[in-house]
Amino acid sequence: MMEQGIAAVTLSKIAKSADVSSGTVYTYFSDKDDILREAYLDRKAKLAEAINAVDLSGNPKLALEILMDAIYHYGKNHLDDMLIIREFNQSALLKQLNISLDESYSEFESLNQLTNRGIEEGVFVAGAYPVIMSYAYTPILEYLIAVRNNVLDPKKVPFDKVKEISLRAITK
Amino acid sequence: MMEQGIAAVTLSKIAKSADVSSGTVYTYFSDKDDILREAYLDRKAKLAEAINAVDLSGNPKLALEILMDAIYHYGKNHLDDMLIIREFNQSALLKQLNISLDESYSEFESLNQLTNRGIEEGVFVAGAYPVIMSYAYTPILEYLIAVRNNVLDPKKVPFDKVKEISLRAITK
Amino acid sequence: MMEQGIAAVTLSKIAKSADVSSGTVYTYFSDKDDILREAYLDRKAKLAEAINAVDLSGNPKLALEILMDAIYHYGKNHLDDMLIIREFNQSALLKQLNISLDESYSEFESLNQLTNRGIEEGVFVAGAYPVIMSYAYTPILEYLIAVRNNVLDPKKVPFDKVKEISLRAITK
Amino acid sequence: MMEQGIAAVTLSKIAKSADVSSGTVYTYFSDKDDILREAYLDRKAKLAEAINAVDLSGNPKLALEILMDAIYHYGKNHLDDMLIIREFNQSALLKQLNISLDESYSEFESLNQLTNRGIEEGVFVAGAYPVIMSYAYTPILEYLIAVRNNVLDPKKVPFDKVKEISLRAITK
DNA sequence: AATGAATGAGCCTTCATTCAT
DNA sequence: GATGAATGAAGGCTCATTCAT
Repeated sequence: MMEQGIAAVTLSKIAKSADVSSGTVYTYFSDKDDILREAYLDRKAKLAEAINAVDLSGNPKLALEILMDAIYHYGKNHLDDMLIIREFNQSALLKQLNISLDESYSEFESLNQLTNRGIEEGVFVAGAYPVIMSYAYTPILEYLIAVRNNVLDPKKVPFDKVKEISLRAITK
Repeated sequence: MMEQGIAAVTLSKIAKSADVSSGTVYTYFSDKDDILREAYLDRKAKLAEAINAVDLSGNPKLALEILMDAIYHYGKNHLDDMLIIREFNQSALLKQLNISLDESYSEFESLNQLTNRGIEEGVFVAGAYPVIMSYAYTPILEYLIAVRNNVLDPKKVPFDKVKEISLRAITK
Repeated sequence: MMEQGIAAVTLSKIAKSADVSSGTVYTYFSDKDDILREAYLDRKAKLAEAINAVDLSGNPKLALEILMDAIYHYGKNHLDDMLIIREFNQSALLKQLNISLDESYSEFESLNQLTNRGIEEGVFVAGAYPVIMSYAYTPILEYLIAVRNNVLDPKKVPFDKVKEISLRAITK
Repeated sequence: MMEQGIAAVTLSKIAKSADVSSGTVYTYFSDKDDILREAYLDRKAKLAEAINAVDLSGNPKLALEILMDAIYHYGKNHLDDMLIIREFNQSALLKQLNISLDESYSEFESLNQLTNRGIEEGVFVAGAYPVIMSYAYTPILEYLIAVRNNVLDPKKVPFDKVKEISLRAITK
């Protein structure tokens, strides 16, 4: 998936990389779509798990910082997963795989709740609620990609800088 | 492309939707890849044109606002184009179509320049330069999508709100 | 035809190399097969003309020598034509082009007649009549090819050597 | 191949005549070119085997006779193979199939060696060496074709006649 | 008479899926 | 359960041929 994109994924490649015959795959999955769906949901579940492990009960501002840290640390080890999740979310695959959009963004449930609470408590900027996530999640991804591609030196620009910008955006 | 994703694009579908035989397509394009490339570059050129038409010479903060407005207004009429551009940029297609990454992000050239100038003049936050775009462009896209999907009422949350948040993020 | 074989000949290539549109070709030829047929018959007619220009009325042995000379000299200037004629003769194209085998070997009519006369006069070896041509024609072709490919130095092995061998074969 | 020429060979025809689906062919061959290559090399290997089985160590003149006999007997049972080999050798296919010319004429290796030896021992006519094969191999093919087409009665003109002529040509 | 865009049959090839072993 | 040969629909592409201009 990472090297050539999701579209290049082939059942026989999957079987080969799993050291299994192509027929065997059908013992565990009903479909090629089923495999993709599971692959996607599995990655998303792991990301969600990492995100949801964080305790977000305290001060919203602080909680957001902790959450962004969690996402950042997860991405340092699983950037590919995050990129694949994004590719799925933005392609027409979810529709084809019969995955509802609700389900598709479920990993950000806690982020949503935190956002809601922050708005209620008057700490976060009100209004553009569904857009807020794009200030808190996407920049992390872009930061990680930039670092990986060597267009950003993490020593000169630590991740804290990103958090700072995002917080300034979201906080009242 | 919009309905079923770029991967589902088929030459015979193209031909049929153009009310033309499959062979005719090859009078105008050398390849299926050629069609995709042209479709992508054409959309990007139009987006770039809309973006570059804006005069960004004045105060960086004001210029950024004007630029975001331009992008927003373009997106209101051509959201599909922008989504397709995003899908291309994030899939493995660019590599396959022999489109350099430089070329691929060229539509944001003026945004980059503005960002640079803003940083130099001490108006924009320094440091996370490659990430800044994700604060100025992605939120617009997310706002437009949210409005289209009826999860955001533009009367209650006008686009100015998004600009305000982005500006707060980027401005010192 | 020479560079990539008869199979690679395409109507549009023909049209292009004739500086004419593909449609125009159909004003002069009814078919692609018609073009091939004409191309073949034309080359064969020219070869036949060169062969038949020779006076074969005298002593059969001497006449054969003169004939081989004529073929050799023709081949020095038109080896490609001879190779194409051979490719046609040995492929299934003649059948497809509705060219009878009789017609196909007509260029060797005078050679046949000479052979017959030589046998009657008791100068040529009797018997394997249809095979005799392969002793008088094929070696010339092979000689010309070998010289062209630089595997035979014509200064060391003049064409007379080939004639000598062929004559020894055919003459009693 | 025999009925309509190599150019008319189609993957679906191959599959149909093998009572197999088109996809199955690709389990055993990587390519259509691969099929043609294998078909050609296989036929050539068998012809070479038949030729190389002959003991050519004795008197060159006698050895040549034995060799021609071997080729003749092989051709009686496999004339089609020999014709296909010839069609390959003279078409542009070898280049396309990435078969070197060296490899392509390897079946005549023993004939070449015999020729060399015969020349060294002063038994065969020197000089036109690359052409000699056309006196020893081509006539056999032409004889077999003539017999098959009923333009030559093998009872009236036995193969020995051909050998006799060829030997007279090649022998000093 | 010339043009060349348009046509569509037919080619090679890939790949998800099935099923006898 | 596992295997992998077999299947065949579907895709991209070529090219001889037609026909409005």
